[in-house]
Amino acid sequence: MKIYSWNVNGIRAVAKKGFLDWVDEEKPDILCLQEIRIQEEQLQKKLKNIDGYYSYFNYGERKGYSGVAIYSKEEALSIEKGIGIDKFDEEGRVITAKYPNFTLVNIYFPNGRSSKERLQYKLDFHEAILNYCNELRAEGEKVIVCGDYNIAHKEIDLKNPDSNKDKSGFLPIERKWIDKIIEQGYVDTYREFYPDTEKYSWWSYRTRARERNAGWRIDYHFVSKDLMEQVQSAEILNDVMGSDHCPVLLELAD
DNA sequence: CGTAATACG
Repeated sequence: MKIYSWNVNGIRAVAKKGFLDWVDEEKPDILCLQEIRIQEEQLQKKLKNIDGYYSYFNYGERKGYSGVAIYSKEEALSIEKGIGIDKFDEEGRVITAKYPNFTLVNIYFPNGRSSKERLQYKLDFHEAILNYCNELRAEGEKVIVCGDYNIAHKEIDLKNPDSNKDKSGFLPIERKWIDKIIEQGYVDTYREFYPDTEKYSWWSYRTRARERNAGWRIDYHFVSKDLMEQVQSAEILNDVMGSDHCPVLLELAD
């Protein structure tokens, strides 16, 4: 089965640029979206009810901000919105779907660049998420934790590591958190299959970064290592619809 | 610069 993760940066924007045709062509079994930037009353029926899919949403409280979604061919056994901590849950960053063989956690991690307060919020979010995922594992769940992490792990994961060592997204403390989740038994599936490939999943719109390939790999499928025997491939897909993020793909044995 | 509502990424 194919599990996609994609920061769409506005579901209404991609809806205008062929999102539904793309879903029809790719036929994801599960599609996780981040930054849908919409609220329930704004969501068109054609986006809520895609043929052949169940859909689940966690909206941010601020209009036009954050929000995550899961589209799924198979109905989830259960859905949880947020992680039970108000200051994080109000931003609509996490949605969790249980399936018979695994639990899928779809996350839009905070961006830490706008202020030191938002950086601290991001760091606090990291700890809360690790606790949340570890609790799922303690309950016996195999977990997939996908989404826009807003962190490049190592120098290979961004074009300009030197000039970004003091920027949120590539700070030592953020990179160490990725080290920590790996130590605790989560696997960066793309890097597992491609240990030496320099490929990115995001390019800033601001500085025409795409033309220079000044990108970052910040979109991941991590899995608990007890799932690795079922992982068949992990990929970063090509540019679609001129978005700043590319979709990333995890393929599991059925 | 792009998205969606005036800020945020």
